[in-house]
Amino acid sequence: MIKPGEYIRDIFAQPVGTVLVARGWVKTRRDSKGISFVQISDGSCFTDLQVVIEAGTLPPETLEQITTGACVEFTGTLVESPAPGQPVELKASGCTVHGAAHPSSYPLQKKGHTMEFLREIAHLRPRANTFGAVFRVRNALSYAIHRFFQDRGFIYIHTPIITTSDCEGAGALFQVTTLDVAAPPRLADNAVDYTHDFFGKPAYLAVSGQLEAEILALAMANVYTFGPTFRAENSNTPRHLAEFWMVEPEMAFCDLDDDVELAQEFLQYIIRYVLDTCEADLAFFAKRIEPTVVETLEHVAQASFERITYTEAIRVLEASGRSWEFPVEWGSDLQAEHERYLTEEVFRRPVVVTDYPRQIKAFYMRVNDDEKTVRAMDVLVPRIGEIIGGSQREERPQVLRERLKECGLPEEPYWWYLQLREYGTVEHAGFGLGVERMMMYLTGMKNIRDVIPFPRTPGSADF
RNA sequence: UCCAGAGUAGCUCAAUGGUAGAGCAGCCGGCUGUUAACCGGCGGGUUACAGGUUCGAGUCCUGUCUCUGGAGCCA
Repeated sequence: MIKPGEYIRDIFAQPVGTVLVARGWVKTRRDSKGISFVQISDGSCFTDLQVVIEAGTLPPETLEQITTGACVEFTGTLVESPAPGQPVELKASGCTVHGAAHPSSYPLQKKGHTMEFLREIAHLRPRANTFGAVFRVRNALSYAIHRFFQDRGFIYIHTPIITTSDCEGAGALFQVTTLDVAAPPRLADNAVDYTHDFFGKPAYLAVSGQLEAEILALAMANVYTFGPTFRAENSNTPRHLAEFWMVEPEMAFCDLDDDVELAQEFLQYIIRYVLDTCEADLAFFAKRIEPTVVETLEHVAQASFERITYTEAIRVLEASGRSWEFPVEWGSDLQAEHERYLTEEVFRRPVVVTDYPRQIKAFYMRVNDDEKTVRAMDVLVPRIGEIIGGSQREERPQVLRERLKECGLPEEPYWWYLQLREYGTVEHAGFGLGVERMMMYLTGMKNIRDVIPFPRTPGSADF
C-alpha cells in the first residue's frame, strides 16, 4: 500500500534529487521524438505528477502499455522541470505496469466529458479530474463536520437505519421485509400478516434520526448523528436523492436562537475548513464548474446570515411588486420561487427564516406564545435553496399531545417520545444538514448525483 | 408524479421527407521538452426501442424506455 510520505501529494514536497517510487493511474500521455510525458494521479491531490521517460529508458513492451487508464508504478528521480507547467517532475528509471487499460475501449478520454456520460461509468469517473476533486472535498467536509462537533463536546451517536415507526410524516418510506412479496402470508380479511415478518410488524428505512437523537440529547446534552437516510419520494430533480447523508445535531438546554446561532457557526466552520484545505480543488471548480464558487464561500464564511421571521418574509414578498406563480399568503408554505427571491435577490446571502405557521410544520416543533407559529427555522442559500431545516422541539407534554391530535397522528407509537416530556423534560432544539446539498454549495456542482459516488434515484441504483 | 426538451460513430454534435457527415478519441506514421501537445493518413453506424404514414423516414404520427431542465415533496 501507499504509506504516508509516498502519496503524490507528498512527492511534490520532496527535495529535488530524491530517488522515489510513484504509483497511480495514467491520466494522459504525450510523445515527442525520443521522449514521453506521462501524467499520473493517485487521487491524493488535484495536481498530476508528470513523469518523463527518455528514449531507451524502458523496454518498448512496457512503454506501449503506459496508456490512459493504466495502473503504473514508476521509480525515478525527482528533478526540477525545465518547462513551465510544473515545478518538479519525475525522471523515470523504471516502470511496472500493474494493470494495462486497452486504449481503444477505455471510455475515459483526456478531454471533456458530460456529467451525464460520466454518471453512466460511475466505476471509472473517480479517475476524472472533476470527481477526484469532488470526493476530496467530500472527505474534507466529513472531517470538518466531526471536528466542529467534537471540538464543542458533542457526542457522536448512531441512530437506527431500520425503523418500525412509519409515522414521522417526513415523506414516503422504503419498506424492509423478508416476506415473500409475491405471496405474503395473509389474514382472514386478506391484509398482509406482518406478524410473520422479520420484526413482527412493518418496518422501513429511516427518513430521519431526529426522534432518536432527542433521546440521547435528553441524557447526554449535546449529540449529533451523521449517517445515511432514505426517502422513497418519486422526486426527480437535481437536488434530490433516494439515499443521502444527513448531519443532525440535537442540543438540550437550547432554544431556537441558540439553534440558529449554532447552524451559522457550523456552516461557516465547514466552509472555512474546506477553503483552507482544498484550495487546488476549489480553484478547479471556480475555473470549470461555477466561477463564483470561491468568492461566495469566502463571503459566507465571514458575513453574518440574514435572519427574518416567516411573517416578515411574507411582507417582503408582498411588497416586492412581483407576480408570483404561487400566491403569497400568510399560512401557506414558501415556494421555491419565493425562497430564491429572498436569498438570491433581496439579501444575496444565506437567510434564516424562522417561526413558520403551525399548520404547515411538523408536530414536534415548539408552539410559540402567539399560538399561531412554531419555532422552526430554515437556512436558505443562493443557488441551492434550503440547506438546513431545524426547530426547537415541543418539550411540554400537554401541548405535544394536542399537536399530535391536530396533525392526525395517534399517541400510541409515540409513547416513549411523550414519556421523555414526562421525565426530566427540558427545552431542546436541533437541525438537519443535507450533506449532498452542502457539497453542491461547496463545489458549484449543478446536479446532486455528481457529488455522491453512487447516486440512488427513482429507477436508478446501479453500481 | 406533472410540464417542456432531447436520444444519430467510443464521446460531443451536424444532416429541407430523397446517397448518414464533422471534430475529438482510437489505430498507423512524423516531430528533441510536451501541458486539452502538434502535423499527415486510416478504420468507425440496427439514427434508443416497437409500430404506423409514404414511392421513399434520422426527419412526420402513435406508444414505450432513458436522459436533461422546470414544478411538487423535501435535506
